[in-house]
Amino acid sequence: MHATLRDPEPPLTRSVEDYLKAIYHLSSQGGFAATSDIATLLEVAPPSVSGMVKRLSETGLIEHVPYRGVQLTAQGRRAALRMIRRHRVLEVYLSQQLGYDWDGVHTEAERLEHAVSDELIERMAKALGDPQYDPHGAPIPTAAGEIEEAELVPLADATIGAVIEVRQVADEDAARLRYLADQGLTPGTLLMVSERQPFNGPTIVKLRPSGEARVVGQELARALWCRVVTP
Amino acid sequence: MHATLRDPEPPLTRSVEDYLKAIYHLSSQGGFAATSDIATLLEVAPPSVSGMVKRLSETGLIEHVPYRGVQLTAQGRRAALRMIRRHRVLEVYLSQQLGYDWDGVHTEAERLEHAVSDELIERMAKALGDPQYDPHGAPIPTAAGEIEEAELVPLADATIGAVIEVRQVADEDAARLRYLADQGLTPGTLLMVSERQPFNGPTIVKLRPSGEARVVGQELARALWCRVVTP
DNA sequence: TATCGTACTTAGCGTATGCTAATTTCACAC
DNA sequence: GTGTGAAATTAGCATACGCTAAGTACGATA
Repeated sequence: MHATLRDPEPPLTRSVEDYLKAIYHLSSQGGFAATSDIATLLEVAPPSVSGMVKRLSETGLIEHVPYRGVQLTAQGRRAALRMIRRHRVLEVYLSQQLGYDWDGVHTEAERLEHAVSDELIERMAKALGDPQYDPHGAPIPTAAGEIEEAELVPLADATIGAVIEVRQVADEDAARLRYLADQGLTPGTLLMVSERQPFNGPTIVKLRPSGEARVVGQELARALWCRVVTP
Repeated sequence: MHATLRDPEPPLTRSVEDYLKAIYHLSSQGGFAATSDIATLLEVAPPSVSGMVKRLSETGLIEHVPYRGVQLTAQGRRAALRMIRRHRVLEVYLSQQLGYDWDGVHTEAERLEHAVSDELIERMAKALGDPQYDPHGAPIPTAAGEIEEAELVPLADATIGAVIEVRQVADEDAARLRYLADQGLTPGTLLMVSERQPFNGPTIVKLRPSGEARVVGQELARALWCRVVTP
């Protein structure tokens, strides 16, 4: 019997929760999250990250390979997914029940996710009919900690001629989200990739079914993750 | 021009907010809140209170008379009322919109009140039609910081023969709140005070209009604040 | 292979908040 | 007026988490 099974795990602090979420996001693709990337994401100095990394690996929430980076342990991943579920359920709730804009939910959810009880999250989820996706199209982990892993490509990499569905917007900047909403580029939208300018130029897409054209600059096209419908 | 008018007041910490609320409650009747009472209410050791009291009076949120106690300054009172508004709006929201019991809202609101934005509170209040009282009957301060000051007496002190209205339940213990709800002794209920046993014995009341009798022990009768309708 | 710059870590420090143990003050009883 | 006990405060310490400045390691490039 391991100690971890017996110990009544102390509640995580707000900071710890933020670090775990950041590490989850940074290591979801590749293997390791780099100290400096964590520092950038959380807007703290790199030495602060080194300090927290030491504490987190002592508590068994992450695995640290010095000078390489960190990865979540199973326990850390569970905790991170719990935070992500909270965040995304809150986002859906705020936008559907309290009239928040698509672009305004993030900041509010960011602070609430540390304070709500599991019970409240489940009540909100139930009131919403157990939503699968947040307002930006990101999948919501289940209460049991499972998350849909979709095969998505940034619009910037989609092949010309393909029909794709906007699935997820990897951006927290409210102004950009508002712009995308204005352009009609929200999760669920079907597009045909019509052309791409050279030298990292914009991608031109046609909305389905209206056929209206949209020119999407490289930066935004990197943040727009899509599911390929017809290659 | 005072510094306080220029300084972009730093956000208060969670602890500070809790102290201010505690001091507000303890000094609402008499003048000063005693160190030991604050310590008991917040479940911290008395020296911790002394330390915080020093910081709070340095920031101008409270007035400290050594060995006497503390009082809120105008600024501190504003901050406390803001927290109380948050707490009570949250309680109403949780009970009306998310199915929380009369007795279960307190704990959840206690943690959320530190995390929500003013905007969210106002959206919730609006969605509820700007409620005046929380589920325990306590008045909700306005966004501007005004609060209804009612003339209330504990049921234990009400005169025999008087007709009174249960107005507010000063108790955070869920089991007792549940019991009171079972007995039908919730805010708004009209009662006739029918008799009181000697030696701090129970008060016997008759519910209006049904006329059913209820025997209320001294402890509960101290927590049941009432408005006198007919003396 | 040597070096050099970037990234990372360590050292040392500050603040907020809690604690226990020791000391001081006050108010009331005699 | 004096003593005494409860209440309050001060002293000294611990932890979490942030910072800057200084040192170390690794990998790319000459």
